[in-house]
Amino acid sequence: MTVDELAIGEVAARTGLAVSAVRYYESEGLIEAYRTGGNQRRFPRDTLRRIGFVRAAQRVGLSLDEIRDALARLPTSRTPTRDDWSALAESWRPRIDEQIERLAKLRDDLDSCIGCGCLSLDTCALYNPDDAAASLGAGARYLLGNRPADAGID
Amino acid sequence: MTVDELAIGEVAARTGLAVSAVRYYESEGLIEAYRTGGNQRRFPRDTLRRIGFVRAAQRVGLSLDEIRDALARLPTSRTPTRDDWSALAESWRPRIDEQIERLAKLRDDLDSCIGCGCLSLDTCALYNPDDAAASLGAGARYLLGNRPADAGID
DNA sequence: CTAAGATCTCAAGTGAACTCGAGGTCAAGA
DNA sequence: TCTTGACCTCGAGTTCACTTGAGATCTTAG
Repeated sequence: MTVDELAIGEVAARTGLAVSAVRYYESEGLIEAYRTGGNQRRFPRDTLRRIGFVRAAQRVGLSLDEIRDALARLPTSRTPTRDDWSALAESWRPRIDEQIERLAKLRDDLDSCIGCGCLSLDTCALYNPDDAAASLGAGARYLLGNRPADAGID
Repeated sequence: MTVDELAIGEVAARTGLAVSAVRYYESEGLIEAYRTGGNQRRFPRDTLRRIGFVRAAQRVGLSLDEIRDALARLPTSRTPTRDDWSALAESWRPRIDEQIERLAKLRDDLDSCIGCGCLSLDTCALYNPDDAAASLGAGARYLLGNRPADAGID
């Protein structure tokens, strides 16, 4: 096995992912592999970078779907350059800012609630967030700010 | 039906929850109901406040398990006062601060990565977060910072 | 009294991001 | 050659926070 092809265990070891996760990423189209004669996966070296990007993007709060879309914008004709990756990552900026703002507002609301002792449910900003978002349908909803709206209470 | 007992639809309407969610909260021990002769749920008025607390706590990132534990610390002998609720909510402070810090660090890492054009994977702080956390076992893991650690990447 | 709407239970489904297990194959060192 | 460890597929399981549906019962306005 040359330095340019990595077996799945190696990819796993070097990225910190579980082997099962690497297979999952491949099945989701986030990375690609070719096969040996014995049907084993061999990953191009650039896979490590792609996975690194995926993990970083997840930290920003992107779903794998979104990440796949982002990766699809990389040039396919040539090997992506540093600048290509940077451009992608740069688009996260506003997203992070937004998340921080949301949390800061939450903290402010909390401060004023504690300070004034209100927690009165009808006026409390903490209990009645205005960053309304319609229901997201079935299933769990997780990331901060992705939760369904609370209506007025009491 | 007096003003002191609310049917499930009313609780749902006034909290913004779906009726199914109210049942779910009851099944999870977050709220309690007594039953009419016809086996229908009737909720004490204070349920609205409890649900308000639950929703607020969720916004801070607590799981329903954690919220149940928090609610269990409310006095049971007397009706919880404003101060009781405030004390609970105040414990969220550090949690929010921590989340903001984590995001701020992410943003800083991003800034320096873009600035220096590194994204070199072996040194990049963005791709190699140091806020390691061991695997969380099976199932989805969501909230920012609850993700499994990345190991060093190339 | 009756029809319509609210509510009941219980099991199963949802979505995301994976993991686990069984049963079998491949590759590399001794 | 043999054996051990890495790898394969495919289906099912996991977590969380719910929703959906079916089939039955309750409540209440008219």
